[in-house]
Amino acid sequence: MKITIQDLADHLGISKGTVSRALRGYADVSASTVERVQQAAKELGYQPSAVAQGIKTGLARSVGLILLPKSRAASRPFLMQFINGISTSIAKHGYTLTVATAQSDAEMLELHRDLFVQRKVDGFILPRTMHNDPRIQILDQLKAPLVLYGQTENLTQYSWFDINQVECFRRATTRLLDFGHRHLAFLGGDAPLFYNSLRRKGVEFSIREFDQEEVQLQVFENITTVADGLECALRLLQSSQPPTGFLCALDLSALGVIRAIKQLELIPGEHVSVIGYEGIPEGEFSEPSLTTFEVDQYEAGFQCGVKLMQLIHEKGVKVAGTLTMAVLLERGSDGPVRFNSSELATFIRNRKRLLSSQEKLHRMTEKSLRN
Amino acid sequence: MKITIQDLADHLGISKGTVSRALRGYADVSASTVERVQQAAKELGYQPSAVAQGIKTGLARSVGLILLPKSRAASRPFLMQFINGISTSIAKHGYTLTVATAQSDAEMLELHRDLFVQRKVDGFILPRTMHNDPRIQILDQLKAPLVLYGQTENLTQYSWFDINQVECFRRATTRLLDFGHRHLAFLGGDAPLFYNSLRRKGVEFSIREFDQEEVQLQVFENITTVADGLECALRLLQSSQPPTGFLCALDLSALGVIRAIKQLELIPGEHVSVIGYEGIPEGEFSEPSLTTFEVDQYEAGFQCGVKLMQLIHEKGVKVAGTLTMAVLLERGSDGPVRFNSSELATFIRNRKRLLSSQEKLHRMTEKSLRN
DNA sequence: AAATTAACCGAAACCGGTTTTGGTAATTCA
DNA sequence: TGAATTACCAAAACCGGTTTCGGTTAATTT
Repeated sequence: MKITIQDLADHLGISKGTVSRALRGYADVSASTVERVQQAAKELGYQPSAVAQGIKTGLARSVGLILLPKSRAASRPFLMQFINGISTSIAKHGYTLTVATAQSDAEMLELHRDLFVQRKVDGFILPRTMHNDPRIQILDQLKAPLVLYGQTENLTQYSWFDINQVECFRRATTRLLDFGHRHLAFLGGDAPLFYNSLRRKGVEFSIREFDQEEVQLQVFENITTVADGLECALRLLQSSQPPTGFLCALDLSALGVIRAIKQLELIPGEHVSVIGYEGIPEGEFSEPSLTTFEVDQYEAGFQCGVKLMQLIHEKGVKVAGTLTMAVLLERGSDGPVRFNSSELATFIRNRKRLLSSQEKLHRMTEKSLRN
Repeated sequence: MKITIQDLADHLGISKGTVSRALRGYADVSASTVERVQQAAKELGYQPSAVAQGIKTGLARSVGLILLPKSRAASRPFLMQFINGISTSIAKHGYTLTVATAQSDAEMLELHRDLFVQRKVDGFILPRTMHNDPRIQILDQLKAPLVLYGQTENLTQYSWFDINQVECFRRATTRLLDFGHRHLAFLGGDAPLFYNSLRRKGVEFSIREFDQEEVQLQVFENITTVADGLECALRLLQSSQPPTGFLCALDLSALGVIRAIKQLELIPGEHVSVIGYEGIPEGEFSEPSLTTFEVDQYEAGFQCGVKLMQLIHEKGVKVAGTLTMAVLLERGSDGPVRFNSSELATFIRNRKRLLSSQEKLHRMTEKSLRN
């Protein structure tokens, strides 16, 4: 059923070696023979088996991407476009993407090793880089080509791609400071991941540039979901010194903060400002829409793919990192400060008291309308 | 660097054939030799090259999943768990998942063919089945094993897995009818996909069972995003005969409907009921939370993987379909009818008129509070 | 015209495994 | 004790390609 190179050679009456050389573009095959072979290959629908090719070349023509679906809330939004970018760029080299999911950290490390030792992949893309990432240690031992999406320690030895998140959060923070906010909260994401330190560092940079004395910053970590952001913000806003500006490491938590603000009958972007990061689609539909940094995940995947192809194919190529910027989407969730922290606290307390009476009024209007 | 079977054989002083037979569990190898080989393999970290194995067995030990990221809004939510399910079930057979993305329909078909003739995959899982799915035609010609996630025409020839979506939407519709709703709208999803007909059929079944005369049903298609649902519902609700119950083929559009209801200052679940389908995480955080059918995408992927493994390994295995149910999550976005369609129309008109005066009141209260 | 050189292609080796074949030594049976 | 098994393993063939080697023929060069 499946046609092999021998079938094709027999059909043409030439040796399989010549067929192979013709298709691989060797110089010592006549133009006419090349023509005939290509023609026949097309007619018979012959395509060389990647498996058989791989045994001689030592390449599987596939790259690995291993995910931990456990942390699905945090990893879900960016994945599809990222995968698309990778597979598009590596497709140019005849490569495909092997995606595997591990149920635990230990299994994830094993999977990396096994996939490479079994020659199912020629290299890896490592998203969501961690501090002292254990994946890197394992792959280094095996001399497996790898590209990081994100940064980590001892970066000069590796190829990597990342957004300049320090700069993004420096800008976001300076933006809020320029708006007059003096009580800020940074809601960090997954603590073990390297991005978290970078984003926090950006916030701290900005505050140091400004005037440390004047500014109050509260820092939190592991705020990764809408629910986390909602809960954290509710608590902070009802404290005696509520922040008037929230810097969120993740859009998801920023959406939670917006929800908390609205739950307290405050207006996001007026009474309290929120800035997120990532640019997930939900942020556009939020009310108000979320001010955030939009990351081009497709491009990120694409560039990671390009770097990995270089690493695999161009012998002795120098490793290199690339840092790009995300685009600030100035939308509705932030703006000039209206109350300072103390004023805001008072306002929230009074608002609360008023809620019940307002509700009564509301019901009455409704009733009168119906009749 | 990478250790081969020959290295292992040399190290043990035996032939590579024996090593292979020992590791593959042949009977004609002494127990002690098997022991020694396994021991040495573990010590040296030997694992056979999947590529080299594949050439003899004819199997790549990988299955293909090809995606169209173009339609990302619709395909994004379910994917990660689905992929996880597939890869977990096939991992038991030493299989991995090859994910590729196509930029167009034509490219998608090519990709299926190429991946199979190049022996990069041994079979496919086809999600998002279409009417007269062209992927199936191509793969049939190649006699490529395939499993459908979803249904289509001439289903008896294939292995497939699906949720009983007809039954889900029959139940959802009956639920709204029992709640007293008589003006319903069905917001369908992607028209070319088979699921759309099934979900619509479920709605129509239920209405026919009930009493066709009494019930008004409006049907729409290609409502696939939050924005689509928002827009469609806004239009419908402001018409002269607004539906009091919305049946949405997709949670995303249902979330848009909820947003529309709130934009008109109505209360979802009280003034207007909405039921979705899929069970995406956002539905839980919506206010009110979305009544929907929760689909276990992990399980779906897992079962598709199991079926594909059977097809590939058990020769002459019978193809078979499996139909399971999704779980109805009774949450806050639906409930007993409060107004019939005409009353609702009047209510919405009056509400609109009142908005401006209410807003003034609101501002005044706020002002007085601040002073 | 003889000697090189170039063009072209078949034959064979090779990649790293699996599987078959065949042979030797040890064991069992008559 | 000799014959027939059995247990075990080395050697070789094979899978479907790629790449090297070497030889034949045609085209150049001297």
